[in-house]
Amino acid sequence: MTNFCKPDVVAEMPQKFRDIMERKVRVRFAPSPTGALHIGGVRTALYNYIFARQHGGDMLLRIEDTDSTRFVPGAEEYIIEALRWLGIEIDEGIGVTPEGPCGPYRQSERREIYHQYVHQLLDKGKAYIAFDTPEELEAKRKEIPNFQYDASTRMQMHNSLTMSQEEVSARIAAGEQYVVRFKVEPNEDVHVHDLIRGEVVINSSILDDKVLYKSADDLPTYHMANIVDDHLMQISHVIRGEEWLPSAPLHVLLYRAFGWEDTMPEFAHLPLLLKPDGNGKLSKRDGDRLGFPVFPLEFHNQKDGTVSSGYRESGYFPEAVVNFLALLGWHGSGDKEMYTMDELIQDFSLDRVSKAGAKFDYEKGKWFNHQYLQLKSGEELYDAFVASVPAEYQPAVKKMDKAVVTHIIDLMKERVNFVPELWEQVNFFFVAPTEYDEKSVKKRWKEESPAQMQALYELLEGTDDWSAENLDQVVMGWIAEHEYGVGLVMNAFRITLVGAARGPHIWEITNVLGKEETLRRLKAGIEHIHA
RNA sequence: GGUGCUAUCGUCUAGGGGUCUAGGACAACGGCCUCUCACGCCGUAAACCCGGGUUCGAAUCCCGGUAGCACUACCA
Repeated sequence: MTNFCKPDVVAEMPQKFRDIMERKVRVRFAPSPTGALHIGGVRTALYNYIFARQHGGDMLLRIEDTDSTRFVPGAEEYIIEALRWLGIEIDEGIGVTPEGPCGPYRQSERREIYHQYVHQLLDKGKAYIAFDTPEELEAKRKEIPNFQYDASTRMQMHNSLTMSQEEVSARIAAGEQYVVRFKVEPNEDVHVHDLIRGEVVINSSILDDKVLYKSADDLPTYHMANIVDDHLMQISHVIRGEEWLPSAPLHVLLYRAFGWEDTMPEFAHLPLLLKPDGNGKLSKRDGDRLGFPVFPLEFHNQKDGTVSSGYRESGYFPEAVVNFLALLGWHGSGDKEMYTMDELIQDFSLDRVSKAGAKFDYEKGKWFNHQYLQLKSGEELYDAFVASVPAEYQPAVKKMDKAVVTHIIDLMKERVNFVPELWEQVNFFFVAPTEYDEKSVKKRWKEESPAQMQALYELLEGTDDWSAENLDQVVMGWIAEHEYGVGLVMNAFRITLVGAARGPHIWEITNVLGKEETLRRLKAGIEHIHA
C-alpha cells in the first residue's frame, strides 16, 4: 500500500505513479476542540465530505488542538458524534480505527514532527526566534499606531535577528520563553488561486511575521501546523471558511518556504453563514436570541457550564439538516431543492458555490424538516413519537394498539414540522379534554347546542355500526331531517371530543375513540361546556 | 485605520451580452377546499446597490463609488 505520508518517498517515485497519486482527492475537516461544533463548521465538513465522495477520495478528520488554553473536554467526542449523526463518514483520522497511515491526527500529539519543520525553517533563514514578551508587544502597539511585527519593525525587536547567537543561546538555556516567527519578505505580490473566487492577489508587506511556534506550550500555531499536516497528509484540496482567505497568502508563502509549492493543495474558501437579522457572522448568541439551535447536537460545556441546544434534540432529521445546509451557499443547476446525500454527491460542484455570505434562514430549515417528515410513515415515526410524549402520558400512548397510533401519526404528521410538535396535535386521541378552548366555545357553542348534543347522544347511543360511512350517513341524515346547521352541530360535537375547534375529520376521531369513549366525551361536554 | 472578499425579491437563490415585461423556493398576503384547525392547491405583492464606460444591445463585461462582511493575537 502506498504511504501517502512520506512525501520524500513519493518524490522518488516514477512520474507515472506520482501522476496517479496526485489525482487522488484527499480533503480534511480540521476543527478545533473548543466547544460544540458550530453549524457553519458542519457545513464546511459537509462540503468536504461531498467533494471527497464525488471524487472517490478520502475524508480525513484532524483535531487542531494547538491552543492548549482553549481546550474543552468532550468537544472531540461531540464532533465525532455530530458528524456520524449527519451521515458524514470519516475515512481516516480521529474517530476511525485504525486511524490511518498519517497519524497521529491530533496536533497536540505531533510535537516531534513540528520540531523538525520549525528547525528546517530556522536553518534556512526563513524564520527566526523572538523573545518579545506579550507586555512588550502590547507596549509597542500602544506606542506605534497600527504596529505590525514585520520587515519594517523586526529590527527594533528582541529577536535572533537583532541579537548575537550567543545571547540567543544563553537566553534559551536560561529557560526564557520564546516564539519562532516566520520571516515574511516584504513587497512581493502573492497569488492565491481559489476554486470559488478565482485569483486573489495580495502584497506580502501587509502580512506580519506570524508566530509559528511557541515554546511556552511547545506547540506550533495554526498556520504552521496546518501547512505541515496538510502536506504530510497529502491533502489535495483545502475547503474551508472564508475567514481564512486573508491568511491564505501566508500559507502559500509557507509552502514556498518549505519547498512544497509543487504539491500545494487547491484552495476553496466558502462563504460565511450570517445572522438572520442584521449583519455579521452567525453566532451562538443569535440562536439563543432568535430561538433556534446553532449546533447539530445538544452540548453541555463542562468548562463554562453552559448548555447549547442542538438540531437533533429539537426534532430535526439529519437528512433535513444536511439538505438545508447544502443549499445555504450552493445551488444545483435547476430548481430542485430536495437532495439526498447521494444526490448531493452526484450534483455538487464547487463552481456553483455562491461567493457572498448567506443569512441563516431558519424558517426554510423548518420547511425542509416538514418535507422529510411527510416522507416517513407512521410506523417509522412511532418510536420517536412515543419518546416525545410527556412522561405522564406515555402509559396512555403505549397502552393503545400500535397500529392505531401509527394511523394517528399518519393522519396528523402533515400539519407539523417536527415530531415533538405532534403530541400537541394528537393528545385528545389519548386523553379526554378536561377543559374547553374559550374561543372555540364562544364561536361554536350556541344556545341550542346542549339540547342538540343531547339528541345526538341518543342518536349515537342507538347506532351500532360505528364505521365512518355509516356514522356520516346517520348523523347527516338526522341533521337534514331536523334542518339543523351542519356546521353548528358538527363543531359543537367536535368541541366535546377534542376540547377545541380543531383536529382532523370528525369521523376519524370517532373511529379512533370508539363508541363508548365518544359517548362519554359527548356527555361530559354537555355537562361542562357553558357558553 | 489597513488589506481582502462580496453585492438580484424580506430571506436562500436561478441567471453567465439579446430567450429578462428577471425564474424557483421559504416567509407574507388573498382565494379555493371544508364541520373546525391545519395540510394541500391556485393566485398576488416583492429584486438586478449607485454612477460611469464597452457594445447595436448589459442583471450579465470593465472602472469608480457606496455598503456589508472577513481578517488584522504567542485563537483557530
